[in-house]
Amino acid sequence: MTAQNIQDDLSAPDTLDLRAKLFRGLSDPSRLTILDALVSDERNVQEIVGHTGLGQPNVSNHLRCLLECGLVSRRSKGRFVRYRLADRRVADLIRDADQLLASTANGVDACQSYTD
Amino acid sequence: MTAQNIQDDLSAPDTLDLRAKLFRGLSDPSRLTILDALVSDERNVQEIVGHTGLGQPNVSNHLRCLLECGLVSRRSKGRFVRYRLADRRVADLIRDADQLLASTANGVDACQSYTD
DNA sequence: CTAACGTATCAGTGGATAATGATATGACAG
DNA sequence: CTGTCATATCATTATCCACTGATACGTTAG
Repeated sequence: MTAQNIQDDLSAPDTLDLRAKLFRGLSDPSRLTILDALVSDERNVQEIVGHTGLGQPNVSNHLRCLLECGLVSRRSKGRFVRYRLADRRVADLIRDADQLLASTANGVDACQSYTD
Repeated sequence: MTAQNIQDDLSAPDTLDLRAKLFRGLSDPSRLTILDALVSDERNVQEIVGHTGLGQPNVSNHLRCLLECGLVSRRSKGRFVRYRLADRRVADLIRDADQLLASTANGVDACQSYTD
């Protein structure tokens, strides 16, 4: 096992699984729509529902996932619960992805592996 | 429609689906293992199989997805087919994710939404 | 030409999950 | 206290996808 073997660092099950989970959180159009709604403003669930056109239980479920994963944070305000991005880097990561897409969008679009 | 409203740019259905697809390509531990194997070197399928412990058809299938999505490129060399990352930014994106994980790993790890 | 090897494709299977409708929990108004 | 509203949870369903084994394709060696 030489140091140049990448597996030493990167193939540790924990790291790989964490990365997969993070990307998975970002791999759903519904969740990306929700995150987009939160990039500019803090919003409550109803606003997100109206903004995205998704069902309320569906939005709540996605928000729970995003909250558990630390991608969004929330605070109660009366009967409302207001959500916002937990970290600037969440938006940064999405923006970096967009930059990559600017080069490879053709390929990604043509990819037949996922029906989304 | 003010310029500061990010949704103007980002919520276009096409953009959302592309982003979801890109992240989806990165959301699988097997594909992340394959990409890790390709960060340092160009490798053929057998080497990747040996490196990852995945089955050969499984690797080929993932490579097809990654190739279609423009995340890896390939060139034939005799009977072998050598794969490499298509763009430096693929590795960059993964590294950015790791930086975010350094802050939110606890949350991601605790996220119960995905059983991976 | 034929055998051996590397890679890609195909069909089948099991497990995971996104969406929905119904319902529970919790907070405020009157 | 009671009704109403905002949010969260539950159970169900339908779909999707990662993996496996068998096999096809293509190339090189002898």
